[in-house]
Amino acid sequence: MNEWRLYSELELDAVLKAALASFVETGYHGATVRDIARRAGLSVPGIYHHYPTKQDMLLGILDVTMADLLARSRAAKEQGAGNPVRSFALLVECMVLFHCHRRDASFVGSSEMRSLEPANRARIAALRTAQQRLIDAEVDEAARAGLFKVAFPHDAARAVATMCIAVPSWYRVGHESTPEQVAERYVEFALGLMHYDGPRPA
Amino acid sequence: MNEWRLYSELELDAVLKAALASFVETGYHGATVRDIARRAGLSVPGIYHHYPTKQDMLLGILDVTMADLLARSRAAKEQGAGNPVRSFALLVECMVLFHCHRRDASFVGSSEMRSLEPANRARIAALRTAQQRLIDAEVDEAARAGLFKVAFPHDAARAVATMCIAVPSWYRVGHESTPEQVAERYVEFALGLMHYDGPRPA
DNA sequence: GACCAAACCGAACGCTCGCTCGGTCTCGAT
DNA sequence: ATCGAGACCGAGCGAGCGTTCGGTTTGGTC
Repeated sequence: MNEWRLYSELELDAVLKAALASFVETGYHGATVRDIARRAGLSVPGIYHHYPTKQDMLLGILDVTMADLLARSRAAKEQGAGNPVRSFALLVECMVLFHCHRRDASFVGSSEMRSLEPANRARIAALRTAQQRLIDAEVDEAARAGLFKVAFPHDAARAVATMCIAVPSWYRVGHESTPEQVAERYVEFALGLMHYDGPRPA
Repeated sequence: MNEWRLYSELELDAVLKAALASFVETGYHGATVRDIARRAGLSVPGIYHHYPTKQDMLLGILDVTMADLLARSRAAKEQGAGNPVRSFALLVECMVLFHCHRRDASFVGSSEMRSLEPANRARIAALRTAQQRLIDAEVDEAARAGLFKVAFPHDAARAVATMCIAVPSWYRVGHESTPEQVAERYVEFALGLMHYDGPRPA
């Protein structure tokens, strides 16, 4: 199953699409409801008919985004079929593809966590932790099996994750490389970082 | 010379120190001049006696921070004495130490670039580019010499830089590991990522 | 003791913010 | 033909924003 590799446009309604564009450009605090309304082709009250507060727009974007990432990551991991090196490689590929194809949403997800009210932040942070644990589990297993020879596998897993999360900070649509090329290179980087010197998993 | 490894508190005046704390907590747009004044123990006009606008406070912080990082990086690179692998390792160590010890300033530097007005952003971006070129030069040389076997050295160099820049997003003072421990691990990660399998440079 | 620049402040200006009030319009169900 | 719910808007509220005005205080110089 390759469904986790396939990307069509993110399913956001017109309001959240406008809010996302505004958040990317000026950040949550810098974005104004008037600007969001203008981008959505609505009046300000028109926006409030769909979402009760600006905070709920950010929350809505992050909810959809994190659910999408987590679902794809679980599918990618499954495909590794118990081979931890292969599962790890697929997870890295999945994360990079996601952060390229869902660039704007991913960017907001990493830069605007602090703009969430505490209760909302806790909910989204839990999803992010679950995502990190998917990676940690495969790294731990590969390290225990002696396949990943890096001295601090847990720190290395975090380093790999942050490297993937940072992709939206430099990748733009129309970049010289395709998301698939970037993903393949990052898998190579990640396996090297883990000091894995076996064959490249299929 | 080890001066680039030694850290005392960042030389910011009381106003910039307060502004930095406020920017870290709520971001540039979320920070208010009244909050900065309160943290600095001044009135609002007292703040404006020292800096003409809020924008100039952000600019002042980033100027000092980037100058500090660049100076330390050049010193670290020098110490490699023409050995590109060693220079690269020292540069990674330098970046990680900096991003741990100057956590708040580094964090603002990477998250608030977009809050700078275009002219200011261009100036700071030039410093950041110079920093990246220091790393690129060593990676290129090590790759040409066949020491770094990674297929895309330029992309790998960027991946290493982003991994270091992301350190402030998870490192807190009082973390279980010291900055020196984190730096050493990251050097190991970075050399692995480059597919370097020679001896660890001194 | 007179003077001055630097350091600072209380009050408030003009503006924009997130958000709301009191409606109108559209359209499918009855 | 009527109704009602959902979708939407012009106007504007109170609050808080960055910034400024017109001062006073402080500390060093002659």
